[in-house]
Amino acid sequence: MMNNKQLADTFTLIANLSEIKGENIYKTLAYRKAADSLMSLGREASEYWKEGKLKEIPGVGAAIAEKIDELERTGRLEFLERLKKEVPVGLVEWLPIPGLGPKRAALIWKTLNITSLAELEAAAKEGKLRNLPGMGAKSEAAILEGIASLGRRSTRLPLGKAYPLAQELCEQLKKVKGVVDAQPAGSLRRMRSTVGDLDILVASRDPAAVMDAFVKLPRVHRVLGRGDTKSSIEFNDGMRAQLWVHPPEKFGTALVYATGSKDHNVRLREIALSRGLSLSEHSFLKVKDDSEIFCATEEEVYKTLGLPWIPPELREDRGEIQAAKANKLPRLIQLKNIKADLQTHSTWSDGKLSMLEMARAAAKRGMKVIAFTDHSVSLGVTGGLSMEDHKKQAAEIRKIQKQLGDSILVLHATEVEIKADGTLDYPDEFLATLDLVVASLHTGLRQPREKVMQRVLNAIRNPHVDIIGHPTGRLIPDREGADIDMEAMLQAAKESGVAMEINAHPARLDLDDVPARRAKELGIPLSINTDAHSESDLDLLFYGVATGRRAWLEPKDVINCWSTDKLLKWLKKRK
DNA sequence: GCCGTTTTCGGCCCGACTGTTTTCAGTCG
Repeated sequence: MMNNKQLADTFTLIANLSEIKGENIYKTLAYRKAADSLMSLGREASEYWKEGKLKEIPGVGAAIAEKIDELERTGRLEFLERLKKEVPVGLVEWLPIPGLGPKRAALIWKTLNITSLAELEAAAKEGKLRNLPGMGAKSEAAILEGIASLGRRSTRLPLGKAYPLAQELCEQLKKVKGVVDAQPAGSLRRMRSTVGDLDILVASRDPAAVMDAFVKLPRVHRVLGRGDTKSSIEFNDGMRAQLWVHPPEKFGTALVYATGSKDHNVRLREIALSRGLSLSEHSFLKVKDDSEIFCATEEEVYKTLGLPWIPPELREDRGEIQAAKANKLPRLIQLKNIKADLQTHSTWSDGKLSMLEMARAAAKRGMKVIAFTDHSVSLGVTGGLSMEDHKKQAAEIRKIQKQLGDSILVLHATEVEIKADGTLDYPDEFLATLDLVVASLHTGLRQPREKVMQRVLNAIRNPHVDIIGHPTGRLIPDREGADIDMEAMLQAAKESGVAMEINAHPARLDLDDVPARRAKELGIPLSINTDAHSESDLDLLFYGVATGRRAWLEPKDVINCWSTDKLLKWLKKRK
């Protein structure tokens, strides 16, 4: 059995090899499309396969369905094995090198008869590339530089790192003379949990001045390209940023273009064409008479297409265009809708502030309810609480509640450890005495799927557990989550009525958008919490909200948006 | 290879930038 990631990787490999082979470009695109589609699918493709419904997956037709079938049945794919014999698989390692695409890879491979990254580097150093047709000394140097940068570059950047950086870049660019506006775009504006590079859009009538400032930013390692309206740079740490500059009257079309996603933009352009318009980052061009329509705002762009404005978090071609056409876009949750923080830590375990300080900080940020979910006893490194400690904590909560008055309601809760043996860290009789129970995995994350699933299902089915905290345990970018059968986990959650968390910490964002959307589809309540260990952690809530927005969540889907009454009733009913 | 409120065949988004060229191919997003 193969999971969606493995299938997507397989089709991406086919796409890359086909492209080097020189196969019809639309075939290549079809494989890439199928790979993307599999990655944004809420359920495992293997489920569709069992039901004989593979072709219901967008981008999967007869040919790709057959290939998935063969992979599911035999674990291998004859088509891919043959392809690998035609095109050496080592060549795909060349493709991430900037300026080296499939055509040149094929040219170098066939003329010089080399297939590995090491051989490519050697050939470039020996000056063997500059004499190939269409290439010269500059291309050769660019390839060498590109190989060197592969080591420097991390893969994708966590949103939590990229977001503040992009804000900072925009602030610097706004100081440049003539700049009217500077906004982050790309996957960062769509708030993906990781981003490939930073995309910045600037409105100005003096693009040259902005370009000058951009390429001279601190820590710039090299300039990858510089034109009249577009430039890109690489920083010392390998991170890349690109900049577009457009005059204010074109800012709307330019922002839509720069925000993407690519697939979303393709859809918009198709709609434009069906209305006799050609859409680019500059304008709508009337096909009939070549006259132009300019849009200073995104709203005007979508309006011209007969659509309501679509929030950036939805722009992934996952049904948002159809929903917009039918006027059925979700009324997405907003930061201000969140009234309760149901996972926080205090000095009772590994938090930095006392409960009183944390509660006041949360109240200051508009929270009406805060739950202290200090760690349970077995998580020793965090100073986990014994049941005896909990009695003292309960007394302390009664005390601070008096001081806090009705500014914020404090819940006595726990983040109880789902231990490696599958049991919870406290007995049921004790859990029953708490206001709220979050159960989480922190240890034994590398256990085999069967074992880890047995643990998680045990926690989900425990009637005292209200929320499953950061369900996969992943840490961005260093640690993959546990080997969870997501569909089985969500089905169990649906049965037990437990809420699934979207942990707002940018190193977690767990659940991520795709499984969270599937949870909503199944009617499972979601809970967006900061997991704050300090006051500043409380300000990370918007990352969780953004992930929820990417999952199409509305206030009714998220227990943190409910009125205090409704939340307390829900908790009581679960006892 | 996928897909269809014109289509089951014939399309499939659009432009910027670079390096190598004398008008364009390759790459990228």
